[in-house]
Formats: sequence, C-alpha cells, structure tokens
Amino acid sequence: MDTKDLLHKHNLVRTSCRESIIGVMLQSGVAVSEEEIKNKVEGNYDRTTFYRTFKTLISSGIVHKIVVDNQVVKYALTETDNVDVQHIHFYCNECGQVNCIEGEPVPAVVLPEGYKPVQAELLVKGLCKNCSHG
Amino acid sequence: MDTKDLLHKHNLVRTSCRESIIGVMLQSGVAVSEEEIKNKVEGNYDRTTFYRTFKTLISSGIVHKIVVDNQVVKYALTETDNVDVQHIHFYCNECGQVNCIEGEPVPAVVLPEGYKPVQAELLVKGLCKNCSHG
DNA sequence: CAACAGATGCAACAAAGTTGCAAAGATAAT
DNA sequence: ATTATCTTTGCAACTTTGTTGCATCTGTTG
Repeated sequence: MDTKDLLHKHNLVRTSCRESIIGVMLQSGVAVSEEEIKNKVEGNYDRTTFYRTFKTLISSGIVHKIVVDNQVVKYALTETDNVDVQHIHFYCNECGQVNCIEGEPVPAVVLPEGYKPVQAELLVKGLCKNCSHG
Repeated sequence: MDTKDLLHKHNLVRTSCRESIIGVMLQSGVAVSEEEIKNKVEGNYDRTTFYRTFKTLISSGIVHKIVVDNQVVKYALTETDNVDVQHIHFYCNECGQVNCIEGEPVPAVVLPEGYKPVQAELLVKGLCKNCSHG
C-alpha cells in the first residue's frame, strides 16, 4: 500500500503536502512531532497547512494523534488492518520517542455502574528498547 | 484533612491562592480546568500565579494533571491514601466532565521484550453517569 | 515584630493552534 | 488538452496556552 493508494482509498485529493507527510511517517516507523515532520519534509509548508493536513488525515483514519503531555504531541500512521482495535502507546522518559505497540490491545476496563465506555487511551511511560539496557 | 493541614504536611507556605484553588477542588468533586477554577475562586489571581501554583501543587503530589486533549487540561486532587496507585480517568464525550475512578486500578500491561514500564495513564472516553441514561 | 524566604503581579515574550480570504493546484468532463 | 469546479495552500492576523525576569508583597520563623 503506497501513499497514492492510501489517499485515494480515503477519498482524499492527492497533494504534495499530504504525500510528503505520509512519506515521512512511513519511513520513520515511530510517532513524529510537527517539528520532526517539518525538518524531514522536502519543501516548506506553512504551519497552517500542517495543522489542516493533520486534521484531514486524522478524520480519515489514516493518522492518529498521541498527546503525551499538552506540550508533547505526536502523530503516527494507523495500521490499516486494525483500525478499530485500540493499541498501547509507549513514551520513553529518556529519549522522548513514542511507539505504537501493535499487537497488544488495551486491556478491558472495569468501571463503576453507569459509565458507558466507548474508547480507551493507554499511555505507558518508561524506558524504551534502546534506552533500557544502559 | 483540611486545606491548611494539607499544605503544611507538604511543606508548602499557606497562601490564599493555594487555599482557594484547593478549596474549589474539594468542593467540586470532579476534575477542574483553569477556567473553571478562575470562575469559582474568590479574588483575581494572575494567570502566571495559577500556572505556578499548579506546578507547585503537582510536584508536591497534592494535585495531578489530566491531559484529555492538548486543548483540554484538567486538575484534580490526589487522594492522599493511594498516592502511587495509578487510577483510571474518565472523560465524558457529552458534557466534557472528567472523573477520577478511585478504586479501579489501571490493569497490568503486557509489553514486548525490552520495554521497561514505569507509569501508565489510562483515559477512558464515553458517557458518564449523568449523560448515559438519556 | 524584624528578617528572610518564598509567593504574587506585571510586562513581555514564546509556542501552539485557528480563521478568513485570495491564489494556486487537483480532478473530472468536455 | 483545456476549461470549469472544487479543494488545498499560503499569508496575515488573531486567540489561547504557557513561560521568564524582576520588583513588590506576604508568610513564616526566631
């Protein structure tokens, strides 16, 4: 599945900004911040365009947003095959990298009477693979 | 445990701003935003003072911060008896209210080899008690 | 109640995000 | 291929959120 098909499948116009951003995410493998994208993307896109593009990609389900802290926001591609399965996010306290833990679903949650859960976001903080053996 | 003792126990100077903020939180029962606090607090405190006060209260462990989205930040009192037990936060998609689900711990998480978890944040979104039966 | 440490208010700034509008680009039909 | 249409992009201005330095004021201890 390449960038072009991905956009077309979600009925989105294929523009250079969208293709570039998705391209950076595909190459990166981990979640990326706005700044990281800006640095890796070829060409200078306006901040406004970035924000609007993120919104578009998110509401199409191509990308999801990970809010670690209100000052640390990252974006990652949503694996196409398990769109509605929630996955765990891991934040490394050492290097700041954010990983989507594919395959491990968010454990079922027990809530008191009356609460109707719809969606759950689990962010685990600690040391990632690279930073833990040191 | 009243506000005065709470501050004294954590070696914090007892000021009107801190007492007011804690007072609002005690009365509210749910997590509150900066704006909600500003509206309920008597007296006009500077925004700077609020931010600094939150930082102080958080690093003392009196209060914790709940980041729902990067534009939705709330604060809640930390129950003194279970400081290090992580609890679940519930965000209501309907009314926007955030509740600390005391008593239900965050379920243990299974992670791939190499990850060293330290802390976990679980935010469940859905309908709260008030909004679910309608 | 004096002296010191710490908290507050103000001003200025930095970062993050949004909105309206005109120009540029993509798509589809001729 | 070229136009007509719709969408996206860039720019400018603005709002919201959060921070920093410094002078002033308040709480606490002796």
